Amino acid sequence: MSNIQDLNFSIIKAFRGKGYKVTPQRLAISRFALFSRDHLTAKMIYSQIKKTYPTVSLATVYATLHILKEVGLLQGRCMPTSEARFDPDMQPHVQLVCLQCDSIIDWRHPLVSKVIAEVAADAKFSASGQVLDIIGLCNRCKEKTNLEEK
Amino acid sequence: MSNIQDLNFSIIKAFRGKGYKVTPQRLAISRFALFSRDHLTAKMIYSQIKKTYPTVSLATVYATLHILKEVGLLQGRCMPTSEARFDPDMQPHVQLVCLQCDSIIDWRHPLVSKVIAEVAADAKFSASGQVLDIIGLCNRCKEKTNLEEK
DNA sequence: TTGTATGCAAATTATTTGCATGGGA
DNA sequence: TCCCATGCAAATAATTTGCATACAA
Repeated sequence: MSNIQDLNFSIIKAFRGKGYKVTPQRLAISRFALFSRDHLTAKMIYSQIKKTYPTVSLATVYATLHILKEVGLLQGRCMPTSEARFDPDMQPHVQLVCLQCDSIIDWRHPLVSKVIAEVAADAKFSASGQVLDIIGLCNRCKEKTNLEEK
Repeated sequence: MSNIQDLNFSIIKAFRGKGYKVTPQRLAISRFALFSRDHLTAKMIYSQIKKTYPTVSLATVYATLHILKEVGLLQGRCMPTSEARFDPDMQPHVQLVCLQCDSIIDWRHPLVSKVIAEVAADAKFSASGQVLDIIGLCNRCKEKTNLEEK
């Protein structure tokens, strides 16, 4: 998604296409969630949106995130600990979830799509999304732990 | 894990190996969680164990599940909706998560381990677990939906 | 105008924690 | 014996819901 104009347009189209009304709150939440390269939590989005819409409620943020998932603009993923994170990257990809610093690093591997397609076909499963998380310690935290042990 | 004797032995060995005491409650919870082929929730385990230990508490179930994860006998995974599920299958495998009936079907694919190993190596990530979920509609729910629409 | 979205607060649900007591090693 | 595990209840934290009002279509 290259610029804000295109982004607005896609959001409006997706919402209206499923019969959802477009409100300033919904647009702001969607824009922020989709434009970000990070894996945000509902609260992070909420605190950001509150700067421009001080009366916005967390319930509206959650509701909007649900719509974004339904119209296929966003993926939600639950974390081993702590709250759900939202990811605008809809392509199948690997996420490296660090247990120590809670960071998520996206990674691409050409075989991910292949594995998912084959398994879904074999199991006659109609896939609407996928999660490939590798859980452990990121490089930075690993090095930090090593240093502290010395 | 072929029989109850072996299972008991493995559990005791794993607990003591990390300095955890073995109590009847812990053994019962572990046996039930590990022997099951299903992906149970903490509550499911709790209701089962209460039949033999009516005073057992949910907190103990959670604590034991944490230990089982730590000693590497169990994987925990969070669900898109509802509570966490626990899986005694520690081999990398695909899970087909049905959004309608909440069932989880395990599936094996030879490339899963390869993808995970390669990505972890490339990203210098030290992996301790993985989740490969395909989210959507299982075959049964898909057919049911089709019938209802006619 | 008409129904849907909003904001607020309260409700719900999963999980964790504090603490006194009991029991494994 | 001594510390760790237990059960209970209360706390926490994330997310959802009910409802009156506001606003997009």
